[in-house]
Amino acid sequence: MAEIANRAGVSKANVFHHFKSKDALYLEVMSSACQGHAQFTEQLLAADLSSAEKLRQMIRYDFEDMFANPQRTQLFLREVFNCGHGEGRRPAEQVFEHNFNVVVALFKQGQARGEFRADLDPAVAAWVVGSAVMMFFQSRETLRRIPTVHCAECPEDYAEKMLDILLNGLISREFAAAASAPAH
Amino acid sequence: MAEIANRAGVSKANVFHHFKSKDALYLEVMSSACQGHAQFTEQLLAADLSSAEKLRQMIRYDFEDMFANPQRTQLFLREVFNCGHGEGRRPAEQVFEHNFNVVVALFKQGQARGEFRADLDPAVAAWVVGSAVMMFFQSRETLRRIPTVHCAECPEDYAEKMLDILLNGLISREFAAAASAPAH
DNA sequence: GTCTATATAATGATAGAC
DNA sequence: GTCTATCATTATATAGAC
Repeated sequence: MAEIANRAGVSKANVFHHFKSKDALYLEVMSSACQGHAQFTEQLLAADLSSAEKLRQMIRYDFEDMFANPQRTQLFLREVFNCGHGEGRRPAEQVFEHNFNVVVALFKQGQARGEFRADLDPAVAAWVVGSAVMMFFQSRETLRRIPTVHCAECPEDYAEKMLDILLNGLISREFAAAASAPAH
Repeated sequence: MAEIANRAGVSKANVFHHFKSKDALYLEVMSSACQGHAQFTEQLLAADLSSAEKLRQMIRYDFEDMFANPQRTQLFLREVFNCGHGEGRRPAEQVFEHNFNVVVALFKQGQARGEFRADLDPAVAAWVVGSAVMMFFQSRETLRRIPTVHCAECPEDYAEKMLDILLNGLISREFAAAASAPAH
């Protein structure tokens, strides 16, 4: 609270005048941090694009948004994933649930169009995509220090490669073809 | 420190007798939490299995290990991903880097054998797999509260579906075939 | 709304007896 | 090794004047 007051250029008592407790201030910050979060994805659902392209644009947008507001993003992720204080968690979880459901809808749409595999669980797909996006943000600093990793510097590069893996899989087509037709 | 002393059934002063400072205690806890972490993966590299099966076993082992030691895992993830205190971070990052490199090696091996796509970046592949595994642990509580998600209850179920997406991709084979041969 | 001054509690840590 | 007692510091919060 002392640091907040200092940076704001006011006295500590003044901060307590405007926010009755530390928790109240925190809740206010969380709520406001969750405001601008991603109406983009919804309009994407109605766009005239292939499902794969929609997914690509969604991921690109998420990366841009996250890196444009790193502090907000870190606060958000911490609150949602680290069992935050009962109060501040609610607004963050509402945003999370809403965004998650939009991604699930995107996958269902892709399945209905025959573009995505009919046999996959859309919730799992959304979860995996979300993981790859959010974990990149969360683990970038750590991976930056690992010498064998080069793509930590460039989110766009990572995004493309990651999307390629998710869309087309890890297994080589030739190998898969040979395995499914061993008599050949 | 007061709570630690209470739960241990000793006085606060006694805790300070055994660990000269709070930071020293924390570092000890982190180091010990990082001990048992995954020699399993290394022996997997030398096993006589397909690369996909190795990946499956690695993921299954990670899930078991994480859920068998939830507190250790949470501590570890927090330290690695949330810009922890300079000191406690080092042991966690060493474990992380080591494990990461083993997974990268697994992917390189799979590529050398022609089982995994030659054109994928093994570091990105390892990152995506790690994300899907660790994020499941971190976000399970949150996703549990989303009504549309069913697989949060069963890690094994999620692991299989997630692995299937990573190995075979999201795009339906028929659609991909049609797209690559539009004249057909 | 803003300040100074102050109350009250918790926290990290030490002193010294047993 | 363990305890009680204590200290210095910091944190959350309030009182009351301007």
